[in-house]
Amino acid sequence: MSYANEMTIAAESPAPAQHRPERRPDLATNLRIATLRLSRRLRNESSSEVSEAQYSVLAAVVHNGPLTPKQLADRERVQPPSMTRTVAALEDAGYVARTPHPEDGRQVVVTATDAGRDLVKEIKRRRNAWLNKGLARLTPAEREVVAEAAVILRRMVEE
Amino acid sequence: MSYANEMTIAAESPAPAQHRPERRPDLATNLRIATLRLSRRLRNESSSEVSEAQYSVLAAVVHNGPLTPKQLADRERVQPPSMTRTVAALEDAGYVARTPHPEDGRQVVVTATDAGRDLVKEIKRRRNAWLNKGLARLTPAEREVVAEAAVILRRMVEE
DNA sequence: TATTGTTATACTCTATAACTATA
DNA sequence: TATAGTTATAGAGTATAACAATA
Repeated sequence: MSYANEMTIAAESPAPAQHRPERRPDLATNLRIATLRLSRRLRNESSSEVSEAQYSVLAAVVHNGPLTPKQLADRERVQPPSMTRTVAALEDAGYVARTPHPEDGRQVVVTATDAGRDLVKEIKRRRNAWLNKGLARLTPAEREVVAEAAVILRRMVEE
Repeated sequence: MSYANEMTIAAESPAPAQHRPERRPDLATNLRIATLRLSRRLRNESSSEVSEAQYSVLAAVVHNGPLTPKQLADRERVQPPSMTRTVAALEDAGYVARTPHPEDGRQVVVTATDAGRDLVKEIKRRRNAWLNKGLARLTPAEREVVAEAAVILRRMVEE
């Protein structure tokens, strides 16, 4: 997928001088375009052993400890049958293990295996490496601006 | 500056104090997390009449004028049969029109309809509005940092 | 022959509905 | 009855292979 052309038409072309005090396309437009492009590249060009849906679930289990399919479905905002399938795929691949819940016989506990933890680490390494290639082309001052913004944005989207 | 640091799992959580001089997770890690979360929210919470794949194709046609399915497939990095399907869905919905190429009988020209142009405009408006809700909670200084970073990042991922 | 586009078919991820087991 | 999870089935989006039309 390409999100190469998401800006408003006015913002897109250097534009017929409007009666606006700003020459720079507005913040939301720039941020929207930069974010969607960057995420697409991150997903596509740091390709991996598992799909994005599977990676997201695996990373949740690795970072937040054992979780039940119900908790994972809520967190990922998918329906339970979708999570059954995703967890089954991760289990088949050896990245998670499913065990009975110790107290509630209805529930299942999904735990990351060593292979699962290693894979998450490796995918993050790959993605950061890809990002760093682009960041290396910026000036130190630009990198500092981006670094500060990344902290602000990460806080802004915190769940 | 944290640019050169390697990301670790510890960098992701508040983390057991390590023997590291930096407290802030490195730039690539923050940027990766902020970008992936923000893009997921943008897609999910600014939902629309068309899928993301369809929107991307429609926006390309709206912004870059009539394009052939081949050009669209290359741009979106999908195979021709996938583009046939996406264009057919957009045509059925009335957002694009398919006409014969004036010079090359093998080709087809995909043009946006008025409804297609309106939809792109509306979806962009919705997404910017959603983003602005989050941005409104930042301080003016933070917004300025994010604004500068958005320009830098947009240039960094330019294709 | 090479290129553009389509049709046929299959796989993945998502969903809803219906079912089982347990609380 | 309510909850957790699964199975059955279907729709969208992707792919490869094979085909038709045109250059």
